[in-house]
Amino acid sequence: MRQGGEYSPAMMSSDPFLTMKKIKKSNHNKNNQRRFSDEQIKSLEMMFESETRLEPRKKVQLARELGLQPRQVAIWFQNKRARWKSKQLETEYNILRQNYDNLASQFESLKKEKQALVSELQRLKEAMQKKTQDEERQCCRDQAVVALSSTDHESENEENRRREPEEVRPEMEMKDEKGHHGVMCDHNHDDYDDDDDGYNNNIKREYFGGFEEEPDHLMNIVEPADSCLTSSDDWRGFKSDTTTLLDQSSNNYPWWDFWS
DNA sequence: CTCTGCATATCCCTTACATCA
DNA sequence: GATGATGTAAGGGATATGCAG
Repeated sequence: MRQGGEYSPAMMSSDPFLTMKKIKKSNHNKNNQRRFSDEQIKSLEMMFESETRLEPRKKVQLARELGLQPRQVAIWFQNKRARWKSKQLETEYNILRQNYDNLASQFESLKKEKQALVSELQRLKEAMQKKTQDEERQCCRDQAVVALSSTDHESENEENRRREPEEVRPEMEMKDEKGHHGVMCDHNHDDYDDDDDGYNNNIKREYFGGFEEEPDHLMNIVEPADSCLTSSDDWRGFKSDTTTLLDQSSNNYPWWDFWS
């Protein structure tokens, strides 16, 4: 059974090697029909779908049915396996590439989020510092006023105090905008806290006015978070391994661009 | 049982050619 | 019509496996 005049009878010698030599010498096919016919391809494809390797007996049988040499069928299967493998590799590559793209996108989002948090943290630190300085300055002014008053009008003040005992001295009591009370100042005495951070708790209270409890838990979070996020040393676990690598890659030579 | 040479199959890379844009 | 890219049948070397001697 011969299909579409693929090879002349003279080429279909019993010696496959002689046949191949003749085919090659004669430009594969004098009718310029080097390829197998559609029907031959269809049969070969169908067989390949059921088994990618042919048993010798099936190979001979299929070759007889298609009017081909068993060697031609074997070579077709061999080439088909190579094409199939190449296609598989391409598919797997596309899947991996997609996964990589997704991860890279997630990484970029997290990087931006981290940057925003670091900026916010910096802003809060600066605000807190400014507030502390303002309050210290106000305290000094209040102390000066109190000292002057006590020197020049001590007796008068004593009299006033006797006269208006319920009146609150405005310079010694502060009320914040939320109505929280707090006695400010005086580094020489009671308001200066003794805990290890040397930080004035009233200032903390004032700053975190809305909190009922000591906001130490916040400070504990803020400080390490700050150092962790801003110090390249502490951040190195991630930064040196991943960020740096990727940053370097993106700045100098994006290795993934190799594939594109 | 082990070794050796041969035949065969398969993989992998390459070549030659047809086809198409 | 020339040309480069691509697909495909086949060549050929390297290697694995099975078998007889």
